[in-house]
Amino acid sequence: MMLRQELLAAGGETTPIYVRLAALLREKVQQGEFAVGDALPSERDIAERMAVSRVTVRNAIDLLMREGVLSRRHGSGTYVAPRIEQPSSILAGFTEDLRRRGLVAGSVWLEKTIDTATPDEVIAFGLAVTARVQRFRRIRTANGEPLALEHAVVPETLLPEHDSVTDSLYAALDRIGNKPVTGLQRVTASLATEAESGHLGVDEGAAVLRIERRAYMADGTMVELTRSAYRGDRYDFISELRAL
Amino acid sequence: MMLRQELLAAGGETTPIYVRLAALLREKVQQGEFAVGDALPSERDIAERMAVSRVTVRNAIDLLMREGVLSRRHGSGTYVAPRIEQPSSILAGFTEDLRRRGLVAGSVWLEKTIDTATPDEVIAFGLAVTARVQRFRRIRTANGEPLALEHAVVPETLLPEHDSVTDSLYAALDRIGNKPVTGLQRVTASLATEAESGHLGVDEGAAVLRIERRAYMADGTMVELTRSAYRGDRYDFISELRAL
DNA sequence: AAGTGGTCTAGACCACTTC
DNA sequence: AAGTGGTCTAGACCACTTA
Repeated sequence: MMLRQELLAAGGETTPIYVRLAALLREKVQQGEFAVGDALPSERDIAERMAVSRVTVRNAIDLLMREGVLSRRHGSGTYVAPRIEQPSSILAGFTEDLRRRGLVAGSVWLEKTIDTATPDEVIAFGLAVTARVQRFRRIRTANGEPLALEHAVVPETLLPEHDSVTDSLYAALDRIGNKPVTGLQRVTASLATEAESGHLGVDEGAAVLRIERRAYMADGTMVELTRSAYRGDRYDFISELRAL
Repeated sequence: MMLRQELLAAGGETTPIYVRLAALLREKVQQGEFAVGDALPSERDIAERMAVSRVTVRNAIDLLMREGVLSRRHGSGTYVAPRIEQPSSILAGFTEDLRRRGLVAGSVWLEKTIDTATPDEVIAFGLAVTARVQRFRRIRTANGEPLALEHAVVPETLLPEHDSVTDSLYAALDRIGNKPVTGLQRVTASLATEAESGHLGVDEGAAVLRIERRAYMADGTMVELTRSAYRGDRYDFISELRAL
């Protein structure tokens, strides 16, 4: 069953219809109403039943395809995709990364301040030495369990109000039009320090995955420098490789 | 300049217009006709000049956004995205990876055999339970110093002679036309086991970066399953990220 | 206020799969 | 032959950026 009413209820008034429709379909897949390998109703069917245009249905399905939830076969139908590990070489904040893994992201704040930039931050961002930055330090949780220690830094000029960051930094950046579009990430392995082990709930000397990320806006401006330490026993980083 | 004629010439008759338009725009960006940071003509402009609908223009731009060539800013324009140097999200074997880092790769062989596939290898490759595989186990060195412990597995059907592998597995696969073109890589952090620590020259319990790679040929056949343990103090994995 | 991208509609025809 | 996704058109209004 799928009703127009469910669609309208699925989001705020300003949420685009295709996003709401995608949310509705995603939910039905997750709840098992459409099983893996099943065909969805045809695009024309969905369009008629939900009283939207076929283009809107396609936009919704496009979204879910990019998320890896659905797959289309020309002339045949649209199917629920087998759950394949999503390469995380897409640029996503912690919140979205975890949503893709089927987990709920949370935060325990340790610091949320405006601070003068450290020397290496000045260099990384290309700032004036007197420049100030927003500093966000928190324990990131997955389904309530500590997963990572995160320290994100954004120049004050690109994110003036830190109150806007409640849970997702990327959502806040998106709202003011400073969303990053590309990034570079360096992954290393090392051992948890004493302070880290306390926050992450692991022994001192446990394996952690250290990730340093630099994210850039469309015009090449660097927006974000984030250094994180992930629990080695609970997190992996999957990336897609291509031959030249 | 941009002409309808260029568009029609850009591909075979059956090639969709939006694909041809994307190819045309990609070319202009590569040739520097649109420089990095520049705004493209507006979607309406392009649509009118090329005598196509705006939806078609958007489809073309969507394609190029997914390739990382362009990026859009709502209310502002469509821009040429900053080019980010492609780091190690390219599929390369150990030898080439190190060459790119300015190091010389070497090997200390531990095992080079034809063996029956283990159960998880049977599943991973989709082989018959009686199938045999080439098994390559070695200590990989960088400028003579131990860097990683590597265990590569290739189905015998795809690499009949193991003598052909002297130093670079990828070079050997290339010679018989079974070169991988895409791969999936999973990176985790953990601690060195006793056996590993001996081979790598580190203490037991030192941090190691574990990398599991699955590489595929153009037709989707999986060629290689390699599990490696890299010294955490000497190796990092850098990847490029892109927004959807 | 003008121009841009973001969303949406109601149709149409084509290419492909399935029966 | 019927049904599916793939492409395309010509318009419309909204949200946002820029000046």
